[in-house]
Amino acid sequence: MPRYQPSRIEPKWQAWWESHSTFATPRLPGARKAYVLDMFPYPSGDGLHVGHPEGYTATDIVSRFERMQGTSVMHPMGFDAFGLPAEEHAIRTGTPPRESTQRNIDTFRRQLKMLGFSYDWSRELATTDPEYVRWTQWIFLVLFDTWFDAAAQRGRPIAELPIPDDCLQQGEAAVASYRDSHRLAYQSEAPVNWCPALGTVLANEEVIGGVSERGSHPVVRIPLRQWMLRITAYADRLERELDGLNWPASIKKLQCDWIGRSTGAEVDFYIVGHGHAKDGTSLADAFLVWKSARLSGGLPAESPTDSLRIYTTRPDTLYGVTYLVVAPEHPLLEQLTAPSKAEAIRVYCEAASRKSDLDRTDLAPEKTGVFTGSSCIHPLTGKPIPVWVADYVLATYGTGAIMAVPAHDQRDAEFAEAFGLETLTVVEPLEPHTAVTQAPRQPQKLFTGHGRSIASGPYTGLETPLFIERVSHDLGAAGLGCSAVNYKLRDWLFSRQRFWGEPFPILHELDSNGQPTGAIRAVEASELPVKLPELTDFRPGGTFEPPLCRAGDDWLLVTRDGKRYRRETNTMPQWAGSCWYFLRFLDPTNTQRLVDPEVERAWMPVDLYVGGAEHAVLHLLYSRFWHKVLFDRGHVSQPEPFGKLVNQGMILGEVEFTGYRQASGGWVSAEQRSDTSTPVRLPADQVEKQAEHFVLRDAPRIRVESRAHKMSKSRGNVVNPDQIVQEFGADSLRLYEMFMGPLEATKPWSTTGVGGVRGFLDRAWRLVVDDRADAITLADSVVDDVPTDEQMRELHRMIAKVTSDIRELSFNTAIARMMEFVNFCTPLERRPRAILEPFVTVLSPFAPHLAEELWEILGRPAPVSLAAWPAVDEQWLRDDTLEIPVQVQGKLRGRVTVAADADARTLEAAAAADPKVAEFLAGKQIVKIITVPGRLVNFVVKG
RNA sequence: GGCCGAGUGGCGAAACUGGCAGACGCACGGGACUUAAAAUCCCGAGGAGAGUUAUCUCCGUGCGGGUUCAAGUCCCGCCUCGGCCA
Repeated sequence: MPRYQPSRIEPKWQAWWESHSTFATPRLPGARKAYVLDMFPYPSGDGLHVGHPEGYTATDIVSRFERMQGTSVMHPMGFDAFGLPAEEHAIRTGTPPRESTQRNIDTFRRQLKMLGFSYDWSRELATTDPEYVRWTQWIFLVLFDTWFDAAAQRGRPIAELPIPDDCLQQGEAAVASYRDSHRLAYQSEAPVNWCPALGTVLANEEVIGGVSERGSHPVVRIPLRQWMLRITAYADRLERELDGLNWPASIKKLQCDWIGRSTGAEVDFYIVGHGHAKDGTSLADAFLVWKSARLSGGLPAESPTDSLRIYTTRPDTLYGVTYLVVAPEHPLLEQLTAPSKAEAIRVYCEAASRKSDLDRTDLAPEKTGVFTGSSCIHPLTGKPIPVWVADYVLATYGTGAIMAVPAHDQRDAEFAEAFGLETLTVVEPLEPHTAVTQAPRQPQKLFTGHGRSIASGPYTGLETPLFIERVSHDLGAAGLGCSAVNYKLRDWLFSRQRFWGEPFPILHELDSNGQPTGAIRAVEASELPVKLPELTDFRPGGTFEPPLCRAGDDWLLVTRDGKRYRRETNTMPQWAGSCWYFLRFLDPTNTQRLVDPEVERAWMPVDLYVGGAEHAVLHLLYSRFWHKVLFDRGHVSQPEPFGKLVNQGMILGEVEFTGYRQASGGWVSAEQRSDTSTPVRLPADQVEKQAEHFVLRDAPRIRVESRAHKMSKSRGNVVNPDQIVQEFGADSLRLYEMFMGPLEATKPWSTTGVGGVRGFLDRAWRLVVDDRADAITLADSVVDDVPTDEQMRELHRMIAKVTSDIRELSFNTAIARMMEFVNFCTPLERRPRAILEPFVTVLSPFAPHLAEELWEILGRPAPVSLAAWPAVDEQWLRDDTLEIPVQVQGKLRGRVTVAADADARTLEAAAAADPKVAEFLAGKQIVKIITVPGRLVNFVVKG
């Protein structure tokens, strides 16, 4: 019985493609190229998830379609294989991470091949390959060798960095240190998120609600020497250059918000020393002296110690300042602290150091803070303003100090409320509600919008934008402040204290006692890669010492040019490898360069990049940053790596019905459940739909929750692709994932739905194959007849629709159209080859194994995967006659069949002649006739 | 709390720049084939009502308004769910 047997034909064609290198990509593309890229997976121990093949099938369809159109297609796959999960697993089981990673990659590769994706496997790479690590480290050296020229807005070689004269005079060490402080990759001693359980620091975005994203372990803030990447230098370009990209607007907006550009002003407030009166000058005189020095000298570039520099986005509220706040980590805090407050402030700062930024800035909890005992003089009013320390101000944002305007800022208002501080209203809405003038004035009322200023000295009456412009200008002229731009984006914390990552190609110089001198040097590019040492114990240290510290001296210590060095023992974060993998795919075996410039120019940028929205911000931002640096330094030809980006939606588990039982055992309606109700999963035959909701069949008053949940091991609703392939075949899995709904949508899984598309493939099989014969033979119904006009119309309409749908990534409707075509062909007793063969070619990107098999059975030379895509013949898309709906008063009352090119008059006449329409028009006065030729007729009547 | 997205049959969904709502599929019901079942093939189906049948009428795209000859689609105001950020 030659039924359709995926388990037989799928491995057969996978082997065929492999042995014939069907999908090998040439080094350089021909006339048209398409670089179609998936976000490469992290090869977890659980193997492929049904979410993976969703995006992969979409790109595979596009790749196969483009190839059949004669386009040169780059469609590679690889593995993002460094990272914490493998390492955690390694620690638990005692297997070296390289071994378990290799096993996981093997599983992933097997599963991906099982699905028949047309990757050029000769380009496969893993970020953990030493040859790949070599170039990741090489790019790090480029970052290390680059400074950002703000005036030119681009990265330049560090050798071109202008060195100030005073620095030159201090000698070589000073120059080296100056350079080090301007590199895009630099070291910094900064408060970081230290996770004791994981034994590493984490980036801000890896800490969620005070615990680690991975494993939910507590995180504390401690200062540690770390490697940072100066991504903030590129903030402006990363924001601006989003413009030209064909990305979803929502993703662009996410990136913009993440970069968080804001404009405002920096303003200096003169500090009143607490031991001030000592030298006899009065405060007022001292302030005037300071002011005149500023008028002549201008605003110092670096924040001086005699004044407190604040950043505000609303300089128009300067006259509403009632106190200043510095972050607990602010460098001037000690100077500002009055002796009587010292102990309270020390305690406060210590408590703050244990909180995450999120805990500190979250709007919900009570504001905390301590008065420093000091004041500063308002630069415009000359009035003393008290200075507080509070943890709702972050040291890393702006200048780490703010001016508080409780009348016009939410957080300031809460703080002022908590500590009974004064509130001054200086902005009024442009259109004050008339009712308000009647009622007593409410100066306490918070107004955060733009408006017109009041009680603001010479600026009174100005609208917000103009005020900002004027006051920024005036402050600048007086040397008291300047316009400033700020970003929420911070520099990228780039080092981890873990084993399973790329080692930094950096050496720390040692003095004769074996102590670091502070001088660093890069490993020569020719010596790369710096390989990970063989360690038997790769657990995190328990101290702040990374595991690489336990490497032997033969790894750790090196001598260069007669000097002794110790290797950097931090490793790079998982993001590193994924920042540039799309470049390496183009030239994966190049030993001389990261990528041959000729090849890079020919293939880049990526034409279609498909992946999950969870990478909307970080991966895409980091990749763009690296790419821009490589671009500035002349290593790549494009400023942006990814032209078109699409996010596939999440696949949820099967829809579940959940009822809730009370503690007493009785059912409780879903909307009335409480924390004490226990969820009970119900089979579908125990529930029914009643109006808007599902209810229990036996107790219709009890509502039941109906919802699909995210797939998770704990919920037990994870669908395993291996099982689906075993039961239905890879083509069915591919087709089902595309048929579920739009690519971008979140969709619930349904295994019976897979059976549905399998039925379609079975019918397609039977169009061609005699399923009652003993051997595989062409069905008798397949004949060499010339197709009828109707058959040609069906065929060409189907091809046209599938073609345009693939271009729009609208795979679900393309499949529906192919189903209609098969439904059309099934009852035919004589099925012309001339319509079956084009159908098989069109089917092949979706169900490639079945298509190859049918192609072979039809007697055509393999592979159909490289056959020409059938051309659409326009003549079959045109209709001779059309059925046009006729409406009266906008309601459908009849249909008339007219010539396709009938003009409005003919159409109206035909419509009015329709008996049913005439009935509705009888006795009415026709006011107007709306006619859209080829579309509809609508009679507007009266009476 | 902010931003983004989505609400259409029992279910997944379709509907191009406003123009026949529900294509296609699942589940369901009926029939053919069969000793029987499976498989396969054919037919039916948004809801309500009227009628002997053909058929006809009304209602219907989360809710309330609006624009328009015409609204799932556009505008205003809400509700619910999901995602991301805080």
